[in-house]
Amino acid sequence: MGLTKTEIFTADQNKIAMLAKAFAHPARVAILQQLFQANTCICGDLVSEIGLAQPTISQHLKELKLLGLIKGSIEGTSVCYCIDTENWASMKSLILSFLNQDLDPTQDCC
Amino acid sequence: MGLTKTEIFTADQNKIAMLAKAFAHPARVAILQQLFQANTCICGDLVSEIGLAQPTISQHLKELKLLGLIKGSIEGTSVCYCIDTENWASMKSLILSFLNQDLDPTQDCC
DNA sequence: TTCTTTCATCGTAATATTGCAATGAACTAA
DNA sequence: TTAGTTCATTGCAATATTACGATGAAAGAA
Repeated sequence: MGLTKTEIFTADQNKIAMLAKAFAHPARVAILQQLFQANTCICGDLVSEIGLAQPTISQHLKELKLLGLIKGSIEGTSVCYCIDTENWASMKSLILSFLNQDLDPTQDCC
Repeated sequence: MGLTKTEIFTADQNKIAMLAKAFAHPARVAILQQLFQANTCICGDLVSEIGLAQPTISQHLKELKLLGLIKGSIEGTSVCYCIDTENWASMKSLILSFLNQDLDPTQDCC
């Protein structure tokens, strides 16, 4: 049906899944890498450095903004996007707690 | 169009995105958590502990297996699923290298 | 004012994902 | 053999995602 049954999962499980979607598409990975590395974070620069149309980049930026991972500020006619370092850090710690799970050592299966 | 333009991204960007999809759905997060914690990893147990139909769980297991993050072994009529610790570790290091990026300190924008 | 630049939004088309009933395959038990 | 158990696969319906052309809004330049 294409509709995720969020009701049956824990808040943590849903949050991990939501945040993971941020980098579950190469365009958003590329955008985030650019924002970390670039000397500039103007929307137009992202459009020209990544090979997607401007509305497509705008849409990905919107999703990242909705998740709180980036923020944008208007500079004249252009818009400057940046990593929201606080939210990035809390996202990172949630994902890390998931990735760093250890296997039960008493267990010996498969 | 619903079709991701993988050609225009780097191999790393595509790989990060692909692997992130593994935990970009709460059902797969729940499955992976179960496999880490449970004393058993029988498919049928996952079905009963997570509230989704058996074909749905089977489908998520298939995706995780395709990504190499889990492996399954047949035990009579049932199937035992486990974390593939080697692949999990290499996935983790790739995701970590992405999450641990540092902002250019000389940069002061937004 | 008018024109241009920059970006967001709208609308739309196409593909992807999610979920499950029905069915099938493989093994066990009787 | 027949029946039951367990799980994978098929087929389908519905929602989600991706991508972009066209358009609109806002600011600056002429």
